[in-house]
Amino acid sequence: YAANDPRRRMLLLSDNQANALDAFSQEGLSEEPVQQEREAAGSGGEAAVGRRVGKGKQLSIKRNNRKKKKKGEGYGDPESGSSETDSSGAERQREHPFIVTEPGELARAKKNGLDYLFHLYEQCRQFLLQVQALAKERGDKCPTKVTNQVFRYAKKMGACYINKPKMRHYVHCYAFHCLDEEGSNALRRAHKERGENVGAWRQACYKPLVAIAARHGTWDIDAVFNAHPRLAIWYVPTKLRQLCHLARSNATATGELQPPQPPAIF
Amino acid sequence: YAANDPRRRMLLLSDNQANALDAFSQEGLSEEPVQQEREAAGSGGEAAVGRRVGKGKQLSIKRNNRKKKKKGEGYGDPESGSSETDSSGAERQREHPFIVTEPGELARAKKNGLDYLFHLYEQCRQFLLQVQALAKERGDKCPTKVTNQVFRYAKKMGACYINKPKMRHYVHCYAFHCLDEEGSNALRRAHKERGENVGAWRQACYKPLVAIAARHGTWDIDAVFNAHPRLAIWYVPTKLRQLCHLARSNATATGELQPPQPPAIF
DNA sequence: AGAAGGACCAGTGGTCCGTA
DNA sequence: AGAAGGACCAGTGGTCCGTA
Repeated sequence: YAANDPRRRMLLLSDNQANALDAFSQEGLSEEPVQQEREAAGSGGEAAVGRRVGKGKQLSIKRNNRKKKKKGEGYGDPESGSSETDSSGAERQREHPFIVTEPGELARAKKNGLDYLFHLYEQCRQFLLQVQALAKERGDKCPTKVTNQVFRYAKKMGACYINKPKMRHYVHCYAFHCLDEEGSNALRRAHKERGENVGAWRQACYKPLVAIAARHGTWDIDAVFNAHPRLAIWYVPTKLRQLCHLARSNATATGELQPPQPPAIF
Repeated sequence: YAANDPRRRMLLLSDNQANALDAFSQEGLSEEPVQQEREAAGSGGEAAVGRRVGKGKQLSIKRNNRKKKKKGEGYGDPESGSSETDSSGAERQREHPFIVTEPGELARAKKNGLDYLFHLYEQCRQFLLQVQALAKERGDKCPTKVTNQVFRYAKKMGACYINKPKMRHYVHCYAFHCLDEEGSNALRRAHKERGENVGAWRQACYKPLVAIAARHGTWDIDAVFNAHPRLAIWYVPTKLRQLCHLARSNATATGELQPPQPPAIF
């Protein structure tokens, strides 16, 4: 159980090397006999700030035959408390969900804190640096961002708790942390106090970033990211870019031109 | 015929707007009933400087059912001299092949010169700038390189003579032209004098580029490209990168460390 | 209900090879 | 034989949605 505790991993980066047995079986793709048409209503998800979903193309939904199940390893009750010893070919446990913690606070059992979340971004950066060094040594093309290749490398190095959807999901939170640590800390404390969940905190991270982009010049969030060495390696999330664009449109329509805001806490 | 003359196009950039009717019919991909295995012998092509072809993967060749034919528009003799008037839905004429010309020299009929080739790179740059401006205005992700998107845009703007394989094929020749115009000019004159074909000239463009990369520091051709504003928008060709890597390996094995070469003509 | 992440998909970089 | 470029393919960026 101890070896599976993220807070231990956070301090002992070296036991990443441990279990590097992630050889995903390449299951052949099944056929697509049925195609359901649908009006491009968009499921309202993350990417919809009010623009076209799916790049304006037809979007003939063929998202049907996802994976159904795979469990079937036996193992009895999956909720059986502390049996996470990972003694043999067991199901990989899902990571504990994040909760809003204030800076320095350890999350209670079965939860992960936000310091740990941000630490994952630092780890990804380290993996990128290693991939870059390797690429240069071998004369290969050298990635400048955290790409699929880097995620694959992280997995190979045993960092199975790092994955693309998760890292992409919280990039802008990490960005806020990098660009205005004071503000980020304040937001965390405020949300913890109010008992908000992670999703609410995550949503709240957008607004101050838009403000930073506005202050930076012409709401160019890409420029903001690129100007910061630890941020430049991350792709700007679509929604954040859209929000900045929207804010600029509104501001220029109103006649505002870079209002000289003070570096507010929030 | 005049409107189809590349040398006229070179001067009249504005008639690109002319024929913007390239709506490629999306033919469905055919099935793949047969799969032939083959040992990964690699066809010796461009990318083989002595390393793995196809990223070391299995490379189970399924390159069979390419397009077979499509002509069938009627039209009689396709070689019928000067009937390029493009009077109706005719087959798009292939561009004339390049020949080695010296700087300023116009190619003879049915050929294109190297000044025209380099001009195509400038045109692509202009198209990229337009795509970038558009992306910024719309709040979209902004490309920093000449991507598929840019090639598509070029085609949409009527520049049907621009295509990705061609541009990628000669990038390093353009790079030499950008980085050492004197040297590039000298090479062109030499090759024209000797009556070499385009392929030979193209091959000869690699060596001086490797020398430039060596002089630049640590044979880092990516750094060389990125340091030049007109070059930074082009992907470094795989073969050139491999040649630079090879040269570095040889040099460090021999004990050479950045020999202070003079800026030789070639 | 809230959240983690396997798996999917449209469009990319790269270039082969059927064509002229 | 030499060359132009349509078409292909493995692996990408992006994120949905079945799962826990």
